[in-house]
Amino acid sequence: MMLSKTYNPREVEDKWYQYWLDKQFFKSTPDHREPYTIVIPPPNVTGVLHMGHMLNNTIQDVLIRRARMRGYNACWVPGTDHASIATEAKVVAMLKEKGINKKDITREEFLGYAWEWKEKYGGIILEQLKKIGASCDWDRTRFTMDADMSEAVIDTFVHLYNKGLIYRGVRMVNWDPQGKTAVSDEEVIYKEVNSKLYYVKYRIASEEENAERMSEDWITIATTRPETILGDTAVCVHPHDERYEHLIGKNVIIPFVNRVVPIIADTYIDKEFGTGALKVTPAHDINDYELGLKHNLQVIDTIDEDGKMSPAAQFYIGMDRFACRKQIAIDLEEKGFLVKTEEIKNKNGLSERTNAVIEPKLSVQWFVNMKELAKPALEVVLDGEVKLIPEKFTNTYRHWMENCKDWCISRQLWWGQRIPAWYNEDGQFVVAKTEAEAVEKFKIQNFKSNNLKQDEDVMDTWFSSWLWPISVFDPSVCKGVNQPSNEDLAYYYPTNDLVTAPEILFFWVARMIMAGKEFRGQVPFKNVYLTGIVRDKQGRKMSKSLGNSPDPIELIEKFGADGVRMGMLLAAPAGNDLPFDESYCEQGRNFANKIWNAFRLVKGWEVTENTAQTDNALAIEWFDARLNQVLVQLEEQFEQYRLSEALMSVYKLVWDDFCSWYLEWIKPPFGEPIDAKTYEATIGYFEKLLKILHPFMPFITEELWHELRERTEKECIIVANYPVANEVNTAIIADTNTIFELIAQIRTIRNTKQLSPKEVLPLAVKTADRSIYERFTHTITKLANTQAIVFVDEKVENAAGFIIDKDEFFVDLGNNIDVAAERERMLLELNYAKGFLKSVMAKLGNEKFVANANPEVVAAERKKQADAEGKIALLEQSIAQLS
RNA sequence: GGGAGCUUAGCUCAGCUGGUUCAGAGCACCUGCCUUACAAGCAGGGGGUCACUGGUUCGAACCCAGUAGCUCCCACCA
Repeated sequence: MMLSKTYNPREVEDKWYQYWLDKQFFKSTPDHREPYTIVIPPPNVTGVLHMGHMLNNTIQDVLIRRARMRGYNACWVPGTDHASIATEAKVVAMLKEKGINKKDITREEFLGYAWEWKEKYGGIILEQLKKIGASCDWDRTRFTMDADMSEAVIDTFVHLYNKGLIYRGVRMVNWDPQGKTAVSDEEVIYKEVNSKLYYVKYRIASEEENAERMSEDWITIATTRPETILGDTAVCVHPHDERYEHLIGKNVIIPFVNRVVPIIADTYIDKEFGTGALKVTPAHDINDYELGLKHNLQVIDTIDEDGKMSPAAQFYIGMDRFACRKQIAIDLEEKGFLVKTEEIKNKNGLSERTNAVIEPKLSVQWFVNMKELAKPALEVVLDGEVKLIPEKFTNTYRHWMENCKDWCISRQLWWGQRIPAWYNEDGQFVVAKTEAEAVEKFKIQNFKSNNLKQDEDVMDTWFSSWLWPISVFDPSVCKGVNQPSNEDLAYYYPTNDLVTAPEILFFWVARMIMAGKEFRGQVPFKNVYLTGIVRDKQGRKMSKSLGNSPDPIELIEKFGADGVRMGMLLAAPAGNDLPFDESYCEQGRNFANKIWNAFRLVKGWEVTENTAQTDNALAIEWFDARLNQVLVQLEEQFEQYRLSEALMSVYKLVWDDFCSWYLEWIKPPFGEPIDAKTYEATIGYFEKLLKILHPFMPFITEELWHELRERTEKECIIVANYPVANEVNTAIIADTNTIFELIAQIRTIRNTKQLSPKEVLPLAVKTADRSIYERFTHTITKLANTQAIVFVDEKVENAAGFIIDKDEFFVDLGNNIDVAAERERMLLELNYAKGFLKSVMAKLGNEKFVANANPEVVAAERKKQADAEGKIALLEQSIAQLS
């Protein structure tokens, strides 16, 4: 049969993925086995696959495939997130292209368009996941706005509200006066701009303050927003500012409006900035708002939702805030209040959508009280019930959980679960799952219940995705604690591992833990593997706007899914950022090719029962030991989630140990058959290697698995048993290492003397114990291409030589030896050995070392001394004889 | 401003309890090879003041303190 010289991924990937699907290998239903469960971090429903997904889902697939092979009932639940902000923005943009403005259509119409959009684009990312080999149970695919998933969110809201953990409150939001909507913090872009800093003086009110008897004292504040002066309700200074200490507690008079407001003190103030005195406008600045809360200040909202001055401002009513800024500066100057202006640089928050300057604005929002929910969620991480990997994130997690503010869950959007609160005409409200229930509740409270209106806002997307690990199995249990659950939830929950990006540790991970404890009384997962962020070569985050993100699907076409998977994993230790470069995928592709060619070699052999095994038996014994050694190592590496290290271990085992050593060792001369025993063993090893490779490179391994032997329909590697480590034969490994070193030394001589690999070299050995060389004699002559070994009692004159342990080796090259160079080399080696001995003696000569160090360490040093002395003696002899 | 972390070879990173796995791996690089599985390959090789300065110790890449540079998260500059 003719096999291509290179591995061709395209021919095998789709074929096997479809095969796995057809045979339902990804499917999981509860049974007697122990479950191993992962829920996918649901990607944005309208999203397309990017490198972050690629990394994330490759890791999940490695874990799930390994678990499946190890006999667990592996269940990976896929799905998508409705992502209210992002999706709504996309739908709005799509409508705009059609010439439709969101403001001109009803909520129902808009949602119609949104669902249409979702149906059209919602499946893309999941289809892409199949291309990378993700072995999800697709029958379990979930969407956070599936009817029952949404119902769970509503139930959750009602439950928490009834428990007193959800409340309505005033909060400062980022108001976009152009879009006339609140935007999230993530949608505000801070941009440095040149601004003017206005120094304005306020008159200090006299003691028995009245307008007639004006004091002549002033305090000067500095502001970039003089138009908000009309809403000032205090002036604030630092409590230890000598310039102002005497003024604390007095009052000042706000220009124009002549409002009398207090001078308060707070350490929030930066004494160095401006004059060290701050005007406080609680309605239009987030910090001022906090100050207002702390010091009980009046809140005067002077700017309306269009960004124009409101009636409460008293002056400039209806004027745009920026026009007002210019005008008030002129007027302040005219009236003598303006001291000076300065040019400064500061940051402006701009709306990502409209580019309008964000106006901090107070509004009524819904909140979740985090105190009670955070406490158990912190405890389970601190006591290790939930493990964060890498561990360093525990500190960050703790800091956040101890200081977390209440969670604002209302969003001024339409795409999402609508807040189940109903209002009557008087502004009274109840929270209820349905309108009918709301009517009942109004009646109980004796409120008017006609003409009820539901709250216009929807809930934060995280308020649905925090239920994900529960609701994908049983959405009906989110009404409260200890609800009876279905079989799935009982079996799969808590899940095992969660794989996600550290950026959403707080947004999502922490909240899932809270929800898990609140609604199930149990954590949602045992381990959280936090991946790094995929960056480009220059260390920049990959982003659409930069255009620096390669398309994973294109990469797969170029390097094969296995190659890209391997490329992602190679350089991605947990929690470390991954500066991505295509060359990693190239390395992955090359590796796939290497495996392919090893297969071609083995497959091409003719097998015979009539040939003796010679020292192939040694090769088998050795490789078996190495394999066991690596299996033990893999166990540890997976235990610690060191996936890139695990992959590297397998990589080296396959490339170096199996291909470079083992196969070369047993490879029959061209045209000759291989003995059946060795062949069988080799196929067995190949199978084991494919198995441990399979979680990383699912496609090529499945392909070769079937090429290696005849299999029945369901005998696939995806469900084969993962190899178990046996006891490691360390003796054979040690002996073989000596032989390998010997071979390498001969190859080095060959290389430095520029001799062809085809030239057969003589080899003489001076040793006290011939047994090992006799045992490996075939191995040596074959792999180093030497004549039969000659044992000598005397040094071979004028031969190239080297020393391993106490044994001396000679390669007689006839005239082809440069005595001077040889001497030079030996002198160098001698020098090194002497230096080494010196450092060892320094240690041993140190009484404190001998007295304090562990006995084993001292013994080890003594052995070093003996070895070094032996080597020095040998070298000196050799040098003396080289003349 | 608050918090967390990083700095080891050209690049990406290991180095776990201070001492033979102590200075490592992969890639890149250099030299020689189209050797009958693979040039996407084979064989060999070079390369590091472990950021800097002190301290603890018989002994420090590792522990402690300080300095410099970098990254991330949160809060944001009136």
